[in-house]
Amino acid sequence: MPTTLEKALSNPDSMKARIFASAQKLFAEYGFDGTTTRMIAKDVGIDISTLYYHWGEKKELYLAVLENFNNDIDLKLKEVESIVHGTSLNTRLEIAIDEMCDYLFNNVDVTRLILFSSFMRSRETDDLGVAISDYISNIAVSMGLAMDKSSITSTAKARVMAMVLSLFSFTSGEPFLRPVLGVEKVQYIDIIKDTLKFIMIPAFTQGGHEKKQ
Amino acid sequence: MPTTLEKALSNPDSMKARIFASAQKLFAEYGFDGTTTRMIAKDVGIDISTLYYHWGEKKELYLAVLENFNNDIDLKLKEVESIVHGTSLNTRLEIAIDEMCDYLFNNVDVTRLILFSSFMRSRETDDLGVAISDYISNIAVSMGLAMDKSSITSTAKARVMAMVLSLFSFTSGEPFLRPVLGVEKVQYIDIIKDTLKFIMIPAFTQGGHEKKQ
DNA sequence: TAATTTCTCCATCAAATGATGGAAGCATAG
DNA sequence: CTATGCTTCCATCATTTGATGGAGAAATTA
Repeated sequence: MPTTLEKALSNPDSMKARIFASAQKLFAEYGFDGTTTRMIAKDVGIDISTLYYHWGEKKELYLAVLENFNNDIDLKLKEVESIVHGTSLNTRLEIAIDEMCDYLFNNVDVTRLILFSSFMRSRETDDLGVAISDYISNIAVSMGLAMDKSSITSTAKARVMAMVLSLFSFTSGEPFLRPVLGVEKVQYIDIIKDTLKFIMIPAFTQGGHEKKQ
Repeated sequence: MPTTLEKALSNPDSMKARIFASAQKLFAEYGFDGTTTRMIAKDVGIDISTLYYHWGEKKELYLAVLENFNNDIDLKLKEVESIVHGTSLNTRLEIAIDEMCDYLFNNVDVTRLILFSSFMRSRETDDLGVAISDYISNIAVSMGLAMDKSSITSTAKARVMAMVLSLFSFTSGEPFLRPVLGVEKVQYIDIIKDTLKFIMIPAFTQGGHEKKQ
C-alpha cells in the first residue's frame, strides 16, 4: 500500500514529481536555508506560483523530501536484512557494506540530506532535524550485529557510528575526496568498500583478522 | 610574527574580536546562508552598522573565520608533529589521536566549519569552500604515517580519510550521537578515542593487532 | 460545443536581508 | 574647554525571499 507521498510521485513526469526531484537535488546541495523556492522553480523551468500550488510552504516540500528518503532507506535496510539472512557474520558484513555502498553512491542526495539535517541547524524551524541516530541502531541490526537494539554495547555502537559516518562522508564528499585519491569513480567506490570492510570486519569478528585486499 | 588577522583578534574584548567570536559560533551552527548579519549583531548585542564598520561585507567576515581556524589547525598539527617526533608508529598514532580528539572537542566550531565549507555549497559565492583534502595529507604526515605527501598509497589515504571523517563527524555530531551511546561527555570522548585507535592502529601497523581496551 | 475543473503564469505584497550615510556619543590631544 | 578622530546607533535603501490573488490557458467532463 503506497503512502500518499509515493502516490503523488508515482508518475515522474508529473509536475509535482518534477518539482520534488529538483527540490531534493537543490536541498541536498545548498541545505534548507541556502535553497530558495525561486531556485527550485527555475531548475524545473516553471513559475514559483506553480510550485506553491502543488506543494504549499517551502517547509512542507522539504519535509516531503525528508520523509521520502526515510522510506527509501528503510526499504533498502530491510532488503539488505533479507539478503544477509542466515549467512555468517563475515559474509553479512561484506554483503551489507557492498549493498549499502552501491545504494548510497547511486543516491548521494540521500546521504547529503541526512548529514545536513542532522548536523546543521536551520534559521527557519527547529524541528527539521532527522534522527541519524535511528539509523545507527537500525543498520547495526540489519547487518546482523545484534538481535535487537538494546543488546548492543557502547563500544559496538561507536564502531557502527564510525563506519556509518565515514560511509556517509565518503559518499557526500566524493567531489573533493576522490581527486585526493586520484582515481575514477568506479575505483573510488571499490576503495571505500575495501576500506570499510578492512575497518569493520575485524572490529566485529574481534579475533585476528585475515588481511583484506 | 602575527598575521593581520591575529593582531586584530589579539584583544578578545575588542569589538572586532567579539563580533568575530559570535560570527564563528553562528556560522558553525547555521552555515553561511543560514546566518544573517543581524543574528550576529544581536548575539553580540550591537547594531548591524557596527558590525559592518568593523568587518565590511558578510563574506569578508566569513572568510576571516575560515582563515583563522585554518591557522589554528595548522598550528595544532605542527604541535602534534613535534610531540610524536621520534616515537614508534604505535605511539605516534595513540598520541596523535588523543591530541587531536582533545583539541577538536574543545574547538567544535572548527570541525563544523570545515565540514560545512567542504560539503555544502553556498548560494552567494562559489569560492567559499575550504580544502578538507589538504588536511587529509597533512594529518597523515603529522601522524607520521608517511614522510611526504606523495609516498602515501590510495589505500592508506582512504584509511586516513575514514578516520578524519569519523572524527570530524563524532565531534560535530556530539549533540545527537552522544545520547545514542547514553554516556556523559567525558566518557563520550574516551569512547571516540578508543574507537579511532582500535580502527586505525591495526590499519597502519598492518600485521596482527593487539586488542585495545 | 459548452461548462467545469485543473493548472500555470503575471503581478504584487510583506517581511527579511545585505548594506550605507549621517548624526550623535565618547575619548583623547592640544 | 575645544577640536579631532574614532566608535556606535538610528534611519533608510535596494534587493531578495516566502507567499498569494487573480487572470487566463489547458484539460476534462457533460
